[in-house]
Amino acid sequence: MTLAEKAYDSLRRDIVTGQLKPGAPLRMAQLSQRYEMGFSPLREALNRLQAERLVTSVALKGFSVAPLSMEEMWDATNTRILIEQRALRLSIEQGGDEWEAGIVGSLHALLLQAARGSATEAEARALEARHHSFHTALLSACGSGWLMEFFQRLYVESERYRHPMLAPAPGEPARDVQAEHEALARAALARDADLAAALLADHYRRTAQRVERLTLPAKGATQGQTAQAPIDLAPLAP
Amino acid sequence: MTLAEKAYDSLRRDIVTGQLKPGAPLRMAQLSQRYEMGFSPLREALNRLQAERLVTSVALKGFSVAPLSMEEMWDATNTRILIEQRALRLSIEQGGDEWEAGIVGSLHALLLQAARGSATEAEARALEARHHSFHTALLSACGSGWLMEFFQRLYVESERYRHPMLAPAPGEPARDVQAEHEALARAALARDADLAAALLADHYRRTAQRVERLTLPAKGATQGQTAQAPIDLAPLAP
DNA sequence: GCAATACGGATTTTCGAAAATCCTACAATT
DNA sequence: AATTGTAGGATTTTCGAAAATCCGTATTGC
Repeated sequence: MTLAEKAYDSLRRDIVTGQLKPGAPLRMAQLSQRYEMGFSPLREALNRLQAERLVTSVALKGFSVAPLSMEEMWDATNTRILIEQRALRLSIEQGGDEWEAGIVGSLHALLLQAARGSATEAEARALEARHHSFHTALLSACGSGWLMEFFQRLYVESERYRHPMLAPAPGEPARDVQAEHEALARAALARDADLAAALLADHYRRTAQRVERLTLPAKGATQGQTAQAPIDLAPLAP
Repeated sequence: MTLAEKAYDSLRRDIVTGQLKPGAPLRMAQLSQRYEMGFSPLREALNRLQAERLVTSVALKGFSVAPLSMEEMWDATNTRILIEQRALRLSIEQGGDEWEAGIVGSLHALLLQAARGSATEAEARALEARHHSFHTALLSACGSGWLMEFFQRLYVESERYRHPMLAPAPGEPARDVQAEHEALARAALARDADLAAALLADHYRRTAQRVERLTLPAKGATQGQTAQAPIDLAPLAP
């Protein structure tokens, strides 16, 4: 693995998990120190991330973490539903044994990890990985590279919004996310496309609403501050 | 404009127009000579293009132009229809005077340029630019940054397939593309969402079918050759 | 004869410094 | 007092060479 790839992975993770906050400027000198490498691999990674809209850049003024906003979150959510409903219907039409096995297997792994909890950092990461695998498995038989690419793009985007929200919320009603995953898998395996599509949309809208409720109260929250200080929740833009 | 941006624009144009052929390896030394700049700005541009799937890269083996294929073209076409139908319906719902004016204006400009022909290189480029403007104007009131981004991605992809096909084909029935554009604009301005969506899908399917007919005969066509030689039509992968 | 290995050239990747550009603060002029 | 001009420092961008890696060829060993 080249340094540029390491830089890409590290930056991507730190942006998605919010360790680099939305709007924060990314100075080459700081990044070079933080990730212990020269400018070249960093610039390459930043350019890739810019093309994926995870960072923004202005001509001779450098890079910064792409900002977040409620409007953007709803846009991403709605677009996600459009893309994934289509991919799900195609998968339900075309999926074979391998597809079904992938769903059953990844759901099982997801439920195991969920039961195990997500207290530690490592556990949270494992849960996130299995969540991603499950949703990928659901759509994997759609046969469309473009749908899958857009799905991945929007999945990462949603991760940015979901991450601050991992800890159980104070005044929030508990939500059994894994039950939703199970119902979704069941509908898909039963080849009930309409039901599965509806459950999928519900699943995402519910998540978005939760993010909205947990974010708006903490309104005066951060944006555009230095990349120095790590780990602070709910850094949403106005 | 920085050198890296120049590199990005040049490479993008040369890939889209087929001057750099699908599958062709992109050697740093050659590119450095061709575009008269050092490695750094080129690598940055290549990394951005890689994130946009216009070039591919393997870890220590460098970059190459992303290949084309019939399957991929149909995938892009179908995904395009999904994205753009949604964006078009949203625009028809929400578009105001400004939106209508944009459509009328860009259609007029497109028709003017089309009447003028596309014999020379410059004319062909102008026509392409106005074509792009028209389709962008149609969707511009959708209010979704994500839909617009995916639209742009797929537009560029389709350009790669359309470009070899600019010259009037030998055994092909003539096609009045501009009439299709006019009908599409009319339906949009009349706020007839169903008709407009149907016309849009037809428009793209027709184009795809034409590409398919013009490409398959020339089957044994090129792939994976050097980036040296420029300008050769129909470089489609099997 | 065949496989494994070592060599040499070609290529990519990375570094560190030089060049270009931008932003801020301060001074000078109207 | 307000505006324009200008130096200084900080930052990005670019270059050119060094380091690391890969690929094809030839050579060695069995």
